[in-house]
Amino acid sequence: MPVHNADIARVFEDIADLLEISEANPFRVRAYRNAARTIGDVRLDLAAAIGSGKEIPKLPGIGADLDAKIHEIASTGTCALLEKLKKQLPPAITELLKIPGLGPKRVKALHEALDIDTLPQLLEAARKGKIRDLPGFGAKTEAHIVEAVQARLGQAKRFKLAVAAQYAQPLAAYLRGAKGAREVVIAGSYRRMKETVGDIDILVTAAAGAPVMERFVKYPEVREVLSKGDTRASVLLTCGLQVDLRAVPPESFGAALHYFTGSKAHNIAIRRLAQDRGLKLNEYGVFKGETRVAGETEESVFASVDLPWISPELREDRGEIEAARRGELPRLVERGDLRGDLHLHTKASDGRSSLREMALAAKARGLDYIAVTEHSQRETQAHGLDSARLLKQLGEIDRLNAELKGITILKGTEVDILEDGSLDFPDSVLAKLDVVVAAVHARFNLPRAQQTARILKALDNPYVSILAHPSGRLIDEREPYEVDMQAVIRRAKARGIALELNAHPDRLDLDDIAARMAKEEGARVAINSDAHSVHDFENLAFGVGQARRGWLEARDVLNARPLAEVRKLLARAEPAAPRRRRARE
DNA sequence: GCCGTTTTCGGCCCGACTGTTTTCAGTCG
Repeated sequence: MPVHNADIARVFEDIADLLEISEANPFRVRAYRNAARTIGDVRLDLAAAIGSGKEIPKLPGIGADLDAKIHEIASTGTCALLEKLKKQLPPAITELLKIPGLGPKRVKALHEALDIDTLPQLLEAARKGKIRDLPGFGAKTEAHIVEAVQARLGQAKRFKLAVAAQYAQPLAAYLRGAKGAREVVIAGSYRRMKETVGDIDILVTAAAGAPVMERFVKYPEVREVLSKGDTRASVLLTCGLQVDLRAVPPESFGAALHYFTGSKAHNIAIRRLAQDRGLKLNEYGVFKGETRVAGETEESVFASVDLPWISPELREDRGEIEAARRGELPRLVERGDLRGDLHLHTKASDGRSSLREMALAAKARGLDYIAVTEHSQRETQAHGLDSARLLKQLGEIDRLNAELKGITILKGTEVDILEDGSLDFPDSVLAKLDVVVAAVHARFNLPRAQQTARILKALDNPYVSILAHPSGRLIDEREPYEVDMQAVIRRAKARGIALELNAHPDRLDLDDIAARMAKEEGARVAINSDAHSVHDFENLAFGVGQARRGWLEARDVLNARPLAEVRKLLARAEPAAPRRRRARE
């Protein structure tokens, strides 16, 4: 079984959880958590690198001990420390930490006093009233535990960004009507354009917070008020989404916005910089002693630690602070940079709008060109086109191009990559097209080596121009298939093929990490809507958000280029590289 | 467990709210 970075990260998370319950040095616990996060973010496949005898680069927060443990996990899948901890504490106990209100101290107390190690045991004890009498617990805590465990066993999950937006925006508009409210901003992971959000953080500036909190908890969609003070309140909406509201005075706006935008890791890193300069940074401002020296704007907060303003999408402590210090922040791609859209469908396959409607909608949204890329014949459930229907569509495109002004329709297909890596249309058909988007739509469960070989073979087809949704994942629904993404990206780069960043909120594939890998490998990315109706062009904004999280600039994005240039790049398909005999030279 | 132009030892981000307390620990973000 290959060990992925996520597996190593999970071992470290488990160690951190178990150490925490054992009341180990909290800074040691933090070291494991930081390492887990770093490894989860790193783009190099650590186990693969170690397996091939390569040195792994120095990673921040990982010293000699953790480096040795990474090697141990890479070769064995686990590590002796974790196994030792599991003998001292039942591993399932870490589940209890996920119950809101339960931290390491209480979990330890429950384990020692009542022998509770699992969520069902916890629920049973709480229902029987056994918990209220423990020191530090009470009847209210017990009731909360019952609810929280039931919620967790039932659903409790993160919300896709696009879904969260549908609830958050009307709520923010409602709060703008609160007495004394000035700025109302949705901050948190929403502002960082994370693909899913666990909750919504809203920041309000007001001279007095109380009236805003009053209005907040009266919002018609509030199912439950979780907490409420004068400056802070949390509610659960009927849809299950938690919303945290904070109110600060107007002069604290920038500091609070920075604070509540996060990420936590970014904030900690920035605060440390402030500390180095003898400053204290909190949500109310930047302070030298008792004196506020900055905080009205985010720019002033960054300036106080000698940095330029950093875009929210970059604030993950993944190197943005170092890049800012060196003056090497990327000029992130913006929605307005997109000149075209190279993947969309019409009624001819499984779309809901006509080609004419799609073309006019794209034009109305500021695009100069689109590629119509219907499904190929294999996709029968999507009414995929066979060669005859595809060729017939080409005539319709010619007629529309002659008629419509200000928008150009390129001829394309979203052709299936079959199990053996061949394509669902013969080259003779593909040769007639401007854009060939190749996609895996079936056999997601092939072994990693086979899946990788399948996709690499498809990339060697001289007509392929874009690899669609390269990981195949559907957020919260389907895991990505097993594939060597770095090998795929490198082959795409070598062949002049763009990797799609599919902007559909359910996909956002490439994800941020893979998008950044593509950039670093020098491969081009196409931010495509995969629109199935005229409304789906709006999804491009989510794709751009993910691209920005991946540090992409306009120059990295194929469809940020003018049509003439894109045509040149698409035509310049190079012959497949001769297959190398050996892995190493 | 990590880290270092003040340090190889002694630090490690900071504040609000809740519940169980009777002044604060625990948890959360």
